[in-house]
Amino acid sequence: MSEPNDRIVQPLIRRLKSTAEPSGGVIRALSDLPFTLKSFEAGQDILRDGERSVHCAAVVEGWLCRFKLLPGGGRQIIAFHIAGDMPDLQSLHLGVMDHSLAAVTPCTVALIPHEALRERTARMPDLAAILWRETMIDAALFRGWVTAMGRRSAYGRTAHLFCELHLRQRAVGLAESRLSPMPLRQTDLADAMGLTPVHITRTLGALRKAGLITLQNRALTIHDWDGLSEAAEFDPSYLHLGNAAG
Amino acid sequence: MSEPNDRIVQPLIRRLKSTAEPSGGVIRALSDLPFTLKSFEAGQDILRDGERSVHCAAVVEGWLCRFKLLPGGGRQIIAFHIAGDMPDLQSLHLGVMDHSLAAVTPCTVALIPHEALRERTARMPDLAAILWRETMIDAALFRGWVTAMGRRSAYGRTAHLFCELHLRQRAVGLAESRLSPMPLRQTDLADAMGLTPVHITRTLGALRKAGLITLQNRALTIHDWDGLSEAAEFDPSYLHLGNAAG
DNA sequence: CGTTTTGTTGAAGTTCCTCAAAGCTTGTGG
DNA sequence: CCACAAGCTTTGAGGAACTTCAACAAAACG
Repeated sequence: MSEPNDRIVQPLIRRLKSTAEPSGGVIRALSDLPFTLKSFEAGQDILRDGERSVHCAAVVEGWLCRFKLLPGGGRQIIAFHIAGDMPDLQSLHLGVMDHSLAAVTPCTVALIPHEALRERTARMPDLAAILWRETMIDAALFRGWVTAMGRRSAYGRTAHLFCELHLRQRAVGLAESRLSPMPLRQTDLADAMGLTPVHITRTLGALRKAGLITLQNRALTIHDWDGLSEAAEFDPSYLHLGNAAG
Repeated sequence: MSEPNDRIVQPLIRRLKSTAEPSGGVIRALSDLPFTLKSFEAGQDILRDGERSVHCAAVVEGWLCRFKLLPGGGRQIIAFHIAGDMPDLQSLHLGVMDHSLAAVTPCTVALIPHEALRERTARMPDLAAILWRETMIDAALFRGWVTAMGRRSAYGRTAHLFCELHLRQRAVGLAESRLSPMPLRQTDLADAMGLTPVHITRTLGALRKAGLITLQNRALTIHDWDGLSEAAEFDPSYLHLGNAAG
């Protein structure tokens, strides 16, 4: 169990264990998957809208985001991804990318050939089911974001994002109970929340003044989890984590 | 090929053919799926947030929507569904609903037991792949909605919704070239777009004045498709249709 | 240590919301 | 077929939330 690959595969396995109960066979199949490692610098594009991909990425380290660019120049970030996530798993069944994938921080990903995934999932329905489920959770997060964008104020929406990112990191052991990494620029937050950077500044100020959080040194400190989730009207069930305790 | 079941299964098969190329075996497997028919009145809840489902619905006739309710009383519609769609296919791998499903118009759905779907998809990787793909397209629509909510004005956002619903209906033969059913109340539109009904009235007025559309008698007439998709900054590729012509 | 990027603040403008009233449809019972 | 009720849509006026522009402050980087 501690081959050289371990450092690479462990985050993915932790992630799957946080939302489901992968059997020994599934874990073995995952560990045996071929991959090539690749690193990216902060800001670098990994996969662009319109491209066809021949592998799926599993995040080993760092943060990634997915986004869409509008003709008018707008950018909408639709998801953030951390170690253990597979940000473009959908490309296994959707030939063409309908959005882009980029590095938020310096990051390392394992690229797993579609061919290998297709072959294994065809032979192992259990493996297919757990990866399918993973893509469904991805979709569940989008539903949460649609709701946040449509029916929450800047204040509640931002609180909601922090709740989500904190719990997701906790679930895979990347955050402490009230402190989590948050290496996002205010322009990233703005593009994720459908706001302007200026308004993000003001909103973060309001959240700080309310005694809920502070955001500094690329880390989020949560001073009042209950207050934060109340402000966010946060219900963690959409994350589909086994144990969604704060 | 024209058994009594045909009326029920045809919409689903048309839908799958509009986005992929199901083999004869897959089509046969779909036609052999057990189901029970159920009808609902407009406004009726079909499946509620938090419930566990033991079947998946395939829409035979009518319109459905999925939505989330907020503690504060807000409602966010996250998707509309028409004949051929499987609005809760995700429940196959996500035990608990993270949103609700309701009838927008009087409608009929075929309820297919999870058990049957699980057994067939485990035996037929092709079937699994095509249904998996279907759930990925569902997710792609959510990405489109996140982007619309975050980075488009009320005007562009509403135009975008009409583009999407028109193309989706055309793809399965439910709309003519410039005319499609649109049985939505302004409160439905408002809850879908994250706006108020009052502002929907004004936005529809603006779209009408611009000569792009008219919405009456529960039908949408598109007077200027190019103008509408320009206003929407619409790019149909996210629908992942085989042929995305307007 | 200067340069570039990122974050903060203020003032003015726009978009969308709220409240409130009136007009229009749709459906129902007489 | 009409009368009435209920629900849906429209319109106006005033207000709140968020944006834009612009200047400045503070980090981060080489």
